[in-house]
Amino acid sequence: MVNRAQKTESIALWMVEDDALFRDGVRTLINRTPGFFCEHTFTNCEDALKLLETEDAPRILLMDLGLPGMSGIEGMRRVKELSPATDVLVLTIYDDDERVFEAICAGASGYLLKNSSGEEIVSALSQIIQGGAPMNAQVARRVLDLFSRMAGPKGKYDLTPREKEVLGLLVGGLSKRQIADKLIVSFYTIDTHLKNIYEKLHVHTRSGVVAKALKERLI
Amino acid sequence: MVNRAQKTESIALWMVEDDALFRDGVRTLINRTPGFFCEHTFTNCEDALKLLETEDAPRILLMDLGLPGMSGIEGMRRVKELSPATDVLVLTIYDDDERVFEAICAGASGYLLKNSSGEEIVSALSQIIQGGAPMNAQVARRVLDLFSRMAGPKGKYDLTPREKEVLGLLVGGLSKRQIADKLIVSFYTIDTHLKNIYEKLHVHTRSGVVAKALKERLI
DNA sequence: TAAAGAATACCGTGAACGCGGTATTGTCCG
DNA sequence: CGGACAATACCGCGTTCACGGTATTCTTTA
Repeated sequence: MVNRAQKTESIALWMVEDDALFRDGVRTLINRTPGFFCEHTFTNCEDALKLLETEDAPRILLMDLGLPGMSGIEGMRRVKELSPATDVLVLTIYDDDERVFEAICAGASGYLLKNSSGEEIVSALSQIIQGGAPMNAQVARRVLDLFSRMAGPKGKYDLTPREKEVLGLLVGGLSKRQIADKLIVSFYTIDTHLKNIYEKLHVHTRSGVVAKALKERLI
Repeated sequence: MVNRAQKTESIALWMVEDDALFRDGVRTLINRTPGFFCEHTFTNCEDALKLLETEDAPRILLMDLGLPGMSGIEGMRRVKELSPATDVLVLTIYDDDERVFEAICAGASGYLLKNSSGEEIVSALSQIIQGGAPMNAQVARRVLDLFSRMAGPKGKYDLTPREKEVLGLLVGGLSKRQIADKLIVSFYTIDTHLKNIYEKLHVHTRSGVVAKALKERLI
């Protein structure tokens, strides 16, 4: 059990983890660490969410991903909805692109693998409190790769400044007429610009332009 | 100087860094570390790129960002073009969104701040060799935030499965006729679906739909 | 100075779109 | 059982688009 002094001065953690062995190991580790205490543990997200309705949210939530019932990702999403200030530290065996991506999008503040040492886990908690995002280096590499792939190849099509301007308005949803009015030029001028843009981007429709511009961040 | 044994067995690093004090400090640190040696140092990207034309690329490149002449980001881009296998470790004082974002998109394999300890730098080199991406925890948090912001708010418009299907084809650039043919339904059916999609997304044009779908990742 | 590129402007035609209607069928849920 | 919703289908009208031309003016660059 946890004494009163710890409760008032220490940082509260909750943990969702279905593996009893791992759960108890981490709880013991945390409760031996000054400044932190493990307030509740759960074997599934549903129970944690239920308690969140009546109790104050913890500062940090340790979250497994492979869980019975609601997935850790979905659980994280709901927790962050109810308590955006809670930092969720993912602690899992999975490090595939899909899971890492989803976890980050769901608002994870860190991502450790279960092969992490006790030291690493404790250090991760401090880093989270300091506004950092502790990540397994392999996971971090995945994140960077995903990121740069997502940011894409930023195609180079040698659009002129004016063409980029027109492109921007096009993506904004304006018609040729509206673009012409906004730039105070003739309708026909915009028509010509569009023809040139289409040719440069190798597309034949407005939607094609918009898709390409957004996918390749041309604007 | 570096002896032959080190040269053949150790991992070669190059460094671009205009601050002489910091440069020499890190070089000494690396050359004292078994398994690594600092083969060349440069005060600007141009010199490094020139040498890259005639010499083998290093396994790791330590790159400053605030440099005279070509920026570290641009330099990194060019290095990665010439030698994609080279891992670039950014070592800088800047940790703003813009710079972090650009560095990742340019293909950085790690991002440390200059207040890192010697230990951290050396450990980062090992992590890079092991396929990890060493990152300052603050920077990592920035990356996660950027990432999840970029992934966006994933708007909820209650599109039906069929509507999502049509939306996908629409974004792919197909006309109503083509979508109808592909889904083996009447042109009019697609016309109706489109009307409903327009209403749900509050847009009035194909381009508007494409823009919204891509920006909010509806597909 | 000549060539190249950027920005501007005009026209006509056939195709595609946006949107106002209306209507039938099937399924799921209260 | 009956309403809600999804998916299907049809029609017409006015607007907008895509694209084929051609052409002038002004920089920039070779």
